[in-house]
Amino acid sequence: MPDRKLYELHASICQSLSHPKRLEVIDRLRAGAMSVTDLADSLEISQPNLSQHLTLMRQKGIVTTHREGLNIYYRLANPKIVKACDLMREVLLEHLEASAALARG
Amino acid sequence: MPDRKLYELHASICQSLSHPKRLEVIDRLRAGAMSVTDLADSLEISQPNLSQHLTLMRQKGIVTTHREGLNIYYRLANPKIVKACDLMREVLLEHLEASAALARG
DNA sequence: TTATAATATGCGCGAATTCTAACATTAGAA
DNA sequence: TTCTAATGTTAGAATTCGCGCATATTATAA
Repeated sequence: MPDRKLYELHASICQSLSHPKRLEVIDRLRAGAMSVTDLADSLEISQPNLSQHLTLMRQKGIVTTHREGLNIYYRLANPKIVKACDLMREVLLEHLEASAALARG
Repeated sequence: MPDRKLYELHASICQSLSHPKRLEVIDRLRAGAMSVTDLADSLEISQPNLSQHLTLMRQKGIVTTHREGLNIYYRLANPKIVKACDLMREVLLEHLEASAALARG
């Protein structure tokens, strides 16, 4: 696979994490699988909108699903996703702290 | 700071990594600082376009700059950025491998 | 079969992203 | 000061994204 294609795929992974509600989905799924309805209640967004986000995340390999009767449960596809998110959160907090320190003089 | 704002900032960090050329910038800067011209040559994109990407990355705290005469050198602001990128790359590769295994039956 | 709950999909529009091309700025040299 | 190299900025067009809304699908129950 050419590097160019890999960078594009890599970017599309990051893209699937670059929405507040999708990051919140990841946080909710840290503890384990959840149904769409429970996620929609927890995130306070409409079911169709959540479904759109989940479809995207499934296509990118961020989450996987399994059905139990009427419910479909989503879980994180790879524990490294949580680690990556945590690292980016740390980068954010350290940047905020550095900016605040600068502002304080 | 409210959670909602933190998720938005977190998403904007991810957003700044969700472009093939910006990911390539990060790879180029792993070894240390580089000037804009050298980066533009290495990435094969126009200097103004690269400058736009770099401006975005600087605003999000991904890179920092220092000037030496005519040149401005960019470096990674935080080593955790590389770690996060590496993890996401691993998630990608593992997803690709799993998909390929599925296709093989 | 009909009804209902859970989830997914298609469409249209406004907003955001990305690129190109022209122009502006900055710093050093002549 | 004038010139030039390095970098940054702006405007506009094309593309993509995100959401609301209506509708479709899927599985179970009656």
